[in-house]
Amino acid sequence: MTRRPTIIDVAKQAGVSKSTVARVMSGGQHVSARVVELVESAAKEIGYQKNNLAVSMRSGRSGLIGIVVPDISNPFWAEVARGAQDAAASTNSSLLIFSSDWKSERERKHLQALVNTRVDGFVLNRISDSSDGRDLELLGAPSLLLGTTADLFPEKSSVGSDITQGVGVALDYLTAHGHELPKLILGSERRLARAKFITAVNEYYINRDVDPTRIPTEDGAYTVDGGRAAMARLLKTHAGGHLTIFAANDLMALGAILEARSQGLNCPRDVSVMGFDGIPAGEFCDPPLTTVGKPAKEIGRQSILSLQRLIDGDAAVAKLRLACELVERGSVLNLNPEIALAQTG
Amino acid sequence: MTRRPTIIDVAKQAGVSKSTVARVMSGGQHVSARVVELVESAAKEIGYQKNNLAVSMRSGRSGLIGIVVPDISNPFWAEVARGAQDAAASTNSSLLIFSSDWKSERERKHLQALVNTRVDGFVLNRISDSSDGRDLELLGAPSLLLGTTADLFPEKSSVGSDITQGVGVALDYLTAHGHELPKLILGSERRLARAKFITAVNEYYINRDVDPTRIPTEDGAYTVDGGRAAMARLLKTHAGGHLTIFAANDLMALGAILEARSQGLNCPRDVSVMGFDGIPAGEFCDPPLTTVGKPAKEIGRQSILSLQRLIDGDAAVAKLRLACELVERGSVLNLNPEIALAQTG
DNA sequence: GGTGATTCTGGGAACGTTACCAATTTTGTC
DNA sequence: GACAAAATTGGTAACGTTCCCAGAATCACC
Repeated sequence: MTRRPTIIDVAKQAGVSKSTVARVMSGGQHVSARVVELVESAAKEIGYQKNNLAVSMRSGRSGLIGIVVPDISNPFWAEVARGAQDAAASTNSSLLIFSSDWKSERERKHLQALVNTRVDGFVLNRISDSSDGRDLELLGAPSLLLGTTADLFPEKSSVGSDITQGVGVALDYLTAHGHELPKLILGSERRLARAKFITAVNEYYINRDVDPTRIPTEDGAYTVDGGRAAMARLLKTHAGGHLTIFAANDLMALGAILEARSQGLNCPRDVSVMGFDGIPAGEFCDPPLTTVGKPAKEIGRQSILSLQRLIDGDAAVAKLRLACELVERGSVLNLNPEIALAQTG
Repeated sequence: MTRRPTIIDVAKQAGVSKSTVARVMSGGQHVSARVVELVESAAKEIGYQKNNLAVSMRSGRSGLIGIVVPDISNPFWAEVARGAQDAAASTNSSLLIFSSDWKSERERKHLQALVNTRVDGFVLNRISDSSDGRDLELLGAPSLLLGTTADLFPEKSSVGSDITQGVGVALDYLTAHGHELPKLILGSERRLARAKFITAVNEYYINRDVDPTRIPTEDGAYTVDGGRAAMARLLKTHAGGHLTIFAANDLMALGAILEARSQGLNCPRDVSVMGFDGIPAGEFCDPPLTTVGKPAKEIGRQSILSLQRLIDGDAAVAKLRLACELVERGSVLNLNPEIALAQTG
């Protein structure tokens, strides 16, 4: 196996200096048309491929961007990654994707790897809520936060969905369809997202002069099984009548539906379930899940675009909160028959 | 903003030569314990971070591995990517993930980017079936193919699921539950996967002295809507009686279920649907989809491990075909009551 | 304490590119 | 055709690391 050709080889082949080849390869300012042609055909002939490692080394820019998400096989984060990737491609940079697996130890390790590869910047969904964010600055690369945890670090730019607005959309919908206070299925207590969610719900009702302290809540893991278990506990204490559930994520909502079904209850006839996320699986369950869709792809896209601005020296701190939208499917019953008639008429 | 510290800065700080610092940073052979301590504390003090760019440049190894999949937001490929990532992390390399979007133009562009970044090797699900595979060799980096298209390139190593075995598992199950020849919903004609799938089905029946030419098939896009449309066409010509569908992927299978439901048919009572892939969404639909699970994560893992061997100079061509397994849920009716009794008894 | 072996340390070259400066050629103008 | 200006070209020094070689220091052993 022979060594890969460099600009020096191209220069030799074309009978010019390596400076000239370099000029041709990077745009071709101040080179005669004859030489451009000469160099390009020489390069093609010996199969020259630009070495970005050397370019990065010299220029200090690697053209690499890092993104650390909790789990790339989680559909929400996969969608974020997809959006990030498209944005990165449009600015000619490549994306290094890492999964922290919700473990701050892994997060630390990945961040270290990113710094060592000299990424131009990185986007991060922070797991370790504890630290103060200054540790990120120490890494020496521009960074941007993803998601709710960003609120802990007021001095850092971030991109995420607007939880308050999203919760509002869901509760507006529930209210309009005749549902009083729903019961909540929340996620693990340790995550900040849980607090954000419940605060948004409380504020919503307080602003409407409803006392939210009566809302029963159940905590669970952010998984289908967590939702099942939480739902089972809620059903045990349920007095009867139509039960309305608002779950803090779609997987738990799906779990709630599955649990209800396995206890012989029909959704939406006996139980209404509102989700929160907008994962694709919600479309195929029975009934299809009515939920609040987060703009996952757009979050990914915007995070990279903002990061690029940061890299290019725009130091302004921006906290971008993208709007969620209601995805109306079939898991919430309309308890207002007259409105239903008005709507269908 | 000040320049990032280098080994030279560390050397100055510690009062030793840069060679010595380099030795300490890379393992510390042939250095006295006193100096190791000296250098390490100096490095910590000025916040030195190893620059992998320079290391790659010098050593010719970037520690970067590329993977090009059709779409990272597709759950199957997200899972493959996840496995690949875990394997990469375990060998201390970082993964560059790209989505080709089923477009060979994008594939070409991404491959170019990978070569330019000097990845140590890459893993690819080839979109352009047309070319002969020698173009990959020209890129100068070890590569490995993912999935069915790999069969077109006998001289290249590959990792994929065993379609023939997977189809066999599905048809064994259908046969055992009293289903005769199922109707097939296949994917887009242009993809090799379609041919592989139908060939496997044909072989299966020929080996069992059944004439497979009677099997009705419908082509569709590899999507839920594609499955819906194909199902609609199949239902139009369906004579009556229990209808058995075998779809070439889960999304189409879900589409088939949805279409059947919207036409007032009950699955599995009137219609049985067998999928092929094992995506998570299949678990939450109604009825949950019985399907053949591909070992997605393992495909990702093994592809990276094989690639590492290739990079390390093991030139042997290996075609790894990982076994699929049946995921029994609720979308296939048991048409053999006596067997059902025997099973439950 | 002298000899050879062993361990430790420093200096320089290299990896492939770009930026800068100087040298050369071409072009334009009177 | 002479001169200045502009365009084109070549040479050299970085970027931050590792590898190789040579010299210095330490050690073991007689």
